[in-house]
Amino acid sequence: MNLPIGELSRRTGVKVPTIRFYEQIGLLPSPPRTEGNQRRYGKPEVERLNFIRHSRELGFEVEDIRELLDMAASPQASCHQADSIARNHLTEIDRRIASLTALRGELTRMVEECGHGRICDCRIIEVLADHGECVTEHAH
Amino acid sequence: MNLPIGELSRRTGVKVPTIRFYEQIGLLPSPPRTEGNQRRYGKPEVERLNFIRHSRELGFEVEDIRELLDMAASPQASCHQADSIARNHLTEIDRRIASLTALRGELTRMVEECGHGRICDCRIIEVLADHGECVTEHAH
DNA sequence: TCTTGATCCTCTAGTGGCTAGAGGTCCTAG
DNA sequence: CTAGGACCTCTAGCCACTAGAGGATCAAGA
Repeated sequence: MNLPIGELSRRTGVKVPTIRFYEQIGLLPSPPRTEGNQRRYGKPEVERLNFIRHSRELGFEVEDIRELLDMAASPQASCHQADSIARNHLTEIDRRIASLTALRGELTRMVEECGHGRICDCRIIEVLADHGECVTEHAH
Repeated sequence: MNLPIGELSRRTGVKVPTIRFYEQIGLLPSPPRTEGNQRRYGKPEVERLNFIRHSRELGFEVEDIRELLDMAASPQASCHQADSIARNHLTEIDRRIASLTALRGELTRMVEECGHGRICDCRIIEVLADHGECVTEHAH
């Protein structure tokens, strides 16, 4: 367990420059280096990076992840805060799904109505030009 | 119809700095100016900007919009290209919805399993730390 | 031991789509 | 003629990376 950055990358699915970026913004602690100044990682880093990656995949922002990591590091505290981060996030996800679904409907209609003729008859262009007011506010 | 930028903004719902930004990246042509160097817009700009806004609301990227605008400007051409831009976009939307739905499931489970006790019992941290491999690739 | 080439290093700049702010000019109503 | 709101340009910042230059290091084979 004395992994160079490329191996850490392979094991976690996080790209090498991204790992260095996470270190730079303080999400991942600076690891020890070899004599030749290369980073060497251990098991805790693999786990932490997996946590980060998974959180990102779930759509958490870096600031959220920072909070979650801090909480994880102090198991005395109540998990009420983690719970509320997740709940807020859930609400946001629902909003996004709803918005994307509405959008999907509109796009589908557009595509289906496209007669594959000339632009002047094309519903896609028409819809985009005309519907000045009819779409609800957009996600994120 | 000799609108200052603020009035164009009010009529289209696009913020003033954003209008200037669109001009800068060539999405909106540079309008004529007053003697005092202030922009004055006409009806075509209102329409073009509405087209842009609506397209953005539907999630099209600026490059897509550029193409769509070019197509709209040549009504002789076939709308095959517009169709394919819209279809690609639809595919992407579907991917995002699927990913968000999966994510929603996992978050819901996390929140439900959280016993509101101490962090050490809190599944939120655990789930995010452990499930290294179980989420499919993430949207854009 | 030497060489090769893959991997590593730092640093800067770019991405998309805006948004914010500084510091100044113009326009219009009273 | 003046006040203050709207306008101007310019630069920098946001988020979460990504790309590339230009060079150093490491490990395996000859």
